[in-house]
Amino acid sequence: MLDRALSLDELLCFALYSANNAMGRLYRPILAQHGLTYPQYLVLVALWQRDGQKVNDLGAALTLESNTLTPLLKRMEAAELVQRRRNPEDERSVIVSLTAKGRGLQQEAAGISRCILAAAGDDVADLIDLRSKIQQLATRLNASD
Amino acid sequence: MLDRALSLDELLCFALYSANNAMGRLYRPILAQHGLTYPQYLVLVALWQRDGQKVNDLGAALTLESNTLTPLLKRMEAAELVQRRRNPEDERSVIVSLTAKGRGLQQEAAGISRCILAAAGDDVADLIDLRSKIQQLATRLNASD
DNA sequence: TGCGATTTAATCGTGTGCGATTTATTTTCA
DNA sequence: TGAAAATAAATCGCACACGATTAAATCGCA
Repeated sequence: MLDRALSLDELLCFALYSANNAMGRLYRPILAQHGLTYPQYLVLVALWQRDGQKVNDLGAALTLESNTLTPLLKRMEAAELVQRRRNPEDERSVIVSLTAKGRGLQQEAAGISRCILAAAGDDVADLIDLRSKIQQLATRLNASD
Repeated sequence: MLDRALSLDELLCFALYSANNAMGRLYRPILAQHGLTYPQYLVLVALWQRDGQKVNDLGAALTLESNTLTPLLKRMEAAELVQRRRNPEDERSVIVSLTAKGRGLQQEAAGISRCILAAAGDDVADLIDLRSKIQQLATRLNASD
């Protein structure tokens, strides 16, 4: 089979990389107003949904491991957004819980995703469909190891 | 308007973040065999397409700036993948060119994207459509600043 | 012509992601 | 029971991304 010269525009991986970077650039200044980074915001979303998760639970939700999460959570603890304490029932694990401040940000942050959606496009149904297709892609990619 | 509790699964940004991380995890071990990282691979793709680009040209292609590209290109230069030299016609700019080694990797790397596509899905037409929609999203996001 | 504005890379600091390893705790099963 | 296996987090090193700033070269225009 003849291989044409590869172009950036043809790479699905580059489309993802580029769109994700663009999303980050959009979120960064908004989140910075609340003293948050992008993955820190995602941790908060996960905890707003269910407070008091183990590091591994958060890792499963975000597809990250302790080598990424531990320092990130320590910074969030230093910023008084979360509390980290050993699980009394199994001292190997660490429970991450929201502080009042971390919980309080939920109200402040409520408008953020709306603001991002507005930048992403005007047809909400299209965006939901795209999100679903990207989720399926991520699932397939994660299954290939 | 009533705000429901936000869930990770509902966030387009998280779908992108997660899929991009998954793609990176898939590429990393393959690219590592060639001594490459993911963004380094993207720089090579851009140079295979057109050799001898200025740092700014690469930045425009990848949507990155010199604060990211300069150290990355220096590592690629140290790995003898590219050559960096000041543009004689305008000493402000730097021309990045492929070395023989960098050019040679094009053949070796030819199978990579096929290998990734296989992990991404079996319906090529679907993947091309998804890529196109993600590209459009990136374009819209980049336009909102 | 010359000097301020612009353009282009480079530099610096912070915060991820992740491979590889380590440490502490719990589980398993001989 | 008790030592090996398994599990959970932490640690370490490297390579991005990017905001902010700096330095050098070129441009523009009075």
